[in-house]
Order: sequence, then C-alpha cells, then structure tokens
Amino acid sequence: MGRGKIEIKRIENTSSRQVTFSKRRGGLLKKANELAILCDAQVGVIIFSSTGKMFEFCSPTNNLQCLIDKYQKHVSVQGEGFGARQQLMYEMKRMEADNDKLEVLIRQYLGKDLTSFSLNDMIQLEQQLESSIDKVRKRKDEVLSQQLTNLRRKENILEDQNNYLYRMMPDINAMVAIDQKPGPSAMMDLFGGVYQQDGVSEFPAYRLQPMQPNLQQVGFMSHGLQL
Amino acid sequence: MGRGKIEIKRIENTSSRQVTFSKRRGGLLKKANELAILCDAQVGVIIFSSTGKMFEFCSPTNNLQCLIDKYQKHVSVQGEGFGARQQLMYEMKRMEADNDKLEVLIRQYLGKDLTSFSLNDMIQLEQQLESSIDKVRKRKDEVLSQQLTNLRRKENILEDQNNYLYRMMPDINAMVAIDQKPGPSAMMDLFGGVYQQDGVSEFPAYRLQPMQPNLQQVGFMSHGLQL
DNA sequence: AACTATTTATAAGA
DNA sequence: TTCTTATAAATAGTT
Repeated sequence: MGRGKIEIKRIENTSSRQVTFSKRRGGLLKKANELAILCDAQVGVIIFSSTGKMFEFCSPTNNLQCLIDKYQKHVSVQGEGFGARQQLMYEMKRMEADNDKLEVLIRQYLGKDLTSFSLNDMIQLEQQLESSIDKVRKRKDEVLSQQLTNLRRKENILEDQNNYLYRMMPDINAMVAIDQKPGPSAMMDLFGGVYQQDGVSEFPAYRLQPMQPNLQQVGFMSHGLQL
Repeated sequence: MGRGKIEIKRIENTSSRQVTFSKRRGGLLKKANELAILCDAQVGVIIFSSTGKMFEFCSPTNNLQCLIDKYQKHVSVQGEGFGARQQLMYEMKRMEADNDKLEVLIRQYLGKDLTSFSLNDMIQLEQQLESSIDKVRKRKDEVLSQQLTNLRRKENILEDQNNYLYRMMPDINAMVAIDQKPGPSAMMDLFGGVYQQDGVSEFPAYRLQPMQPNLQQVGFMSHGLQL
C-alpha cells in the first residue's frame, strides 16, 4: 500500500526506517483502537523503537497494567507453573513466615514469651543457652589469654629496652660531653641517626626510637581486639 | 476499506462483530509483525476478545514476558514511584537482608561464628545469655512450683479419699453381707451406682470411682505441662 | 470461507 | 517532519 510494494524485511536506510516506523506505529495504534471499540475487545500494545523510545496503547476502560496482570494470570493458569509475579508473591509470603519464625526464636533466646512453653521446652532452651554461654566463655578465655600472652611479651620487651637504656646511660652522658665539639655525632652512630640532637639532656630515653621492632607491627593488638 | 465506510463504534450485531474481530485481529497482528521486522522494533500485543479468549503477539527474538518486564521498568522510571513489581522486588531484598541479620543474630545466640567478635561484644553477649537463662530459670521455677502445688493437692485429695475408703471398709463388708439377699443393692446406694458388684472383695478401693471430682477436670495438668 | 468494491494505510517523492 | 499522491493492503458487506 504505497507507491510500490515492499518486502517485509528490515529497512536498511536509517531515516526511511524511522519514517516508516513513525507512520506504521500510528497505523498500528489506530487499528488497535478500532479493534477495541468496534469489537468490544481489550487490546494492549507495547512498542519499543530501535532507539529505545516507548509507545503504548490500551483499550479504553482498562489501563495497560491491568491488562498485563490479566495476561500474567492467563499464562500462569495454562502454564505449568506460576507467573513471575505470582512467584514473587509466593516467595514473599514464604520469607515473611521465615522472618516470623526467626523473630520468635530470638525472643526465645532472649527469654521472652515463655508462657506458652512446656517444662521440657524450657529445659531444652536452658541447656541450649548454657551451651551457648559455654562457647562464648571459651572463646572469651581464648581471646583473654592471647591478650595476656601479648601483654607479657610487651612487658618483657619493654623491660629489656629499659635495661638496655639504663645500661647505656653512663656512655650517653660521656658522648654528650664529646658532642659538645663539632663533627659527626657519636650519638647519631649509637641510635641509628634518629636521636634529635638538642644539646645536653638529663634523661634522653623518652626521645629515643625503640631499638626493638615496633610492637604495633609484630601483631600485637592487631586482632581488632580491645583491651 | 470495504464496501462501505463504517463508523468506529461498537458493532451491535454479535455475529458480525465476531467476524470483524477475527478479521481485524489478524490484520492487527500482521501489522504488528511487519512493524517489528521493517523497523527493527520490539512490539507486543495482547488481545482479549469480549468472550474472554486471549491472543498475543510479540516481535521475534523476545517473548512477551520480557517485553512486559521492560515496560514495567520503563513506567517505573518515569513514574513518581515504583511499579508494583519493582516494589515487590525491593520489599523482597529488604526482607532477605532482615532474614540474614536475624540468622546471624541466632548464630550468635548459639555461640557460633564468634571469631569476628571483639572482647566487648562477647562480654555483652555473655551477659545477654545469662539474663536469658535467668528468665528461663525463673519461669521454669514458677512452673515447677505450680506443679508441686498441684501434686500436693492431689496427694491430699487421694489421702482423704483413702481415709474415707478405709473408714468405709467395715460398713462395706457389712453391706456385702446384706447384698447376698436379692433386692436393691445397698452398695449401689453408697457409691452412686458405679460400683461393679462381683461379690466379696478383700480391698475394693481400686474398683471405686473417686468420690472427689476428677482431678483432670479441675485443672490439674491442664496447662500443657508435662511432669 | 471467498469474493470484491471500497476504504484505508502507506511508500516514495517533494 | 509533514504533505501529497499513486498504489498496495485491509476489510465491510455480500455470496
């Protein structure tokens, strides 16, 4: 129906394809409307152009969503299983039930709502809670003893460090005296160049970088555990 | 396009409406197909006849459900809110998350998966469990003492009954002697007609219906509690 | 379901 | 896009 007959296959020329789309889309929607009115039918049309634009038609007196629902129901009845929507609903109901069960369970573990419990139920629950507490305590002890070990280790390290520093004290005082003269610092040699020279100091230990590796870096307190 | 022009309004004649429906339905689906192929568009058509029969078309390479999903997504994006389907999906995700949380919580109350717990967490959990156990024990004690009370009451009743029966024994023996003669049974009188007469018995108490109301019926052990 | 006179849709061109 | 128009296609009414 036009100046020439055309073969029904994809129109390669983009602009002529777009023109044809526009014309035929209008034609289709018009025919859909006519069918709906003339024959008292429910008609729904969804069109996506190749460029992603959407067009729709739905017979008057019921919107497209309605019609789609009706369609879904139809195919789910004749199909072997559920429609996707029904399936979702079903899933949801199931999950709601699951949720309720879990909540009840938790209330039990919190010792609430026990009035409906039989003596046996309560004995069981008590045992379960005791076993849970056991596990928690066991784990807590593990963590505590680990922290204790770490603390002892830290203590040892600090003691060693202190001893070392105290032993160094006479030498340091001697070297401070030497450092009064210009030239490379003997102090720098001793402490790997980290010692900040600012003249004489009574007790310079608090300015010294520890000779031992930094405790933070050998795993101490690196388990996310708080003391 | 026909022998005469027609007005676009419901065709009143039923059979001619059905014929027109059949013709135009074919035409519409054909046009839909042509549009899809010529213009590389996605086209979906749903038709319900006035008699409830369904017809559908979908452009090749994607089924109608797909296209409907796409439609739903489209309208939900441009609409102010969510499409019903999206909303369901959203709800579902939320519930799934809830469920997961609850499950984690329960595993905690069961003392599982504690490795990620800080010491503080564990102390708190331990306290919670202790409080739960306290509540369970309190309720258990309540139930137990109630059962104890009931038992004591039953004991008393049984004792009374026994005493009564023992006191009756001489009378009964006397009456058994009387009952050797024909006539209305004195025993029947005494026990409300329930006594099954079978001649003399050393100790008939175990055949007697209790004079006291039945304990089952006054509430004893009627709390769903087992001893 | 087939036929066919007509109407309608639309391809191509402007 | 829109209009025009020749022509193809659809279909109303008839058989």
